[in-house]
Amino acid sequence: MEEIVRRTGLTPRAIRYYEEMGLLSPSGRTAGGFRLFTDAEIAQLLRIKELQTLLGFSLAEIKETLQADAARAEIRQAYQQATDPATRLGLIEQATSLAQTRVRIINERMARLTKLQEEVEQSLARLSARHEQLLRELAEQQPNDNGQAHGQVREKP
Amino acid sequence: MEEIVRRTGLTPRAIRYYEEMGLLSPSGRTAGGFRLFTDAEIAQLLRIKELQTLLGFSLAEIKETLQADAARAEIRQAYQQATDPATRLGLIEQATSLAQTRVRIINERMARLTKLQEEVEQSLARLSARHEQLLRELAEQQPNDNGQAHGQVREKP
DNA sequence: CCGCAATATGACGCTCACGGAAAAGTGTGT
DNA sequence: ACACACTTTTCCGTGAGCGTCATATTGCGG
Repeated sequence: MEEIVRRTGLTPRAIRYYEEMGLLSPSGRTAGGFRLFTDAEIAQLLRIKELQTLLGFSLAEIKETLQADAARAEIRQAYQQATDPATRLGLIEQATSLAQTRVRIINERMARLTKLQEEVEQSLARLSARHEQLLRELAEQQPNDNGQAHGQVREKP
Repeated sequence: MEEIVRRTGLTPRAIRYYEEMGLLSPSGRTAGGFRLFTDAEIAQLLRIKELQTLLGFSLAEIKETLQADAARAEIRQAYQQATDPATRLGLIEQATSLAQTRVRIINERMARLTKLQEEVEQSLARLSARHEQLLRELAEQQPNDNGQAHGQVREKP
């Protein structure tokens, strides 16, 4: 468990909570009842964290997403065993629908984030230009005070 | 107020809460005590919402961000009035530092979102390829059943 | 001036996502 | 076999972010 905490950055309490909320299928246990996590389950925990912090999903939304993933896995499974091309086609279309939903959410967020990003970077560019200009002004006005322009500006005492 | 609700998508309660938490400087009031919002304050409310849903900031973090913005505004103000290039330089550097912090956060999030996006879109591409292939297989196997491949696949009753 | 919807101010409640302590059991190096 | 740290379950607690009354004003058309 300690290793899981180290590898996921989650607390044991949070992990148990996720299991309680049905985000994890009840994990394997030792004879005594200690939880054992497979690599796949650790990956799933990381996925949960990612969806939480990166996309800002609630645990309920994450649960849906994970269930969609599971559905996708089942579809893949069914796809492997299906010999009928028509059935396979239906499965593919289901999977496509799921993926499209996800990509739509992501793109929406990306678009808005990009807008924000551009704003801030333009602001930075303007600041940088001003900075350069001021350095030139200083160089003109006080040709003796050169270099070391970075850091705090200190007033005379 | 109703107009504010309409324009921001926030509830009156939320707005009051933001004010209570110090995210808004106490707004102007009518003689009777009804709140009056300027366009700038409405913009700030929208900003709060954006930072919340898009970047997943807590109200505390949003407060910091807004204070940073205010600081930036003050810096601009001070910049206008400062005649000393050295002082101006210091102000510019402060503003730059604030903007850099923001851009770092945004870029980090963008990078991870982009990764997620690529994954899903590759998955979509594979699905699409499979879909095409299956359509070809069906065309070969049953040359009589053509067209209208989209929608649900129906089993024989 | 009246009536009535809109708003203000508490105060309490609620959901989400855990945190933390207690009591009991487990794994493990020596 | 022991010591001792690690886990488990249970249950209560917490903080954020509002929702929801209740009650009191306020604004405003008629």
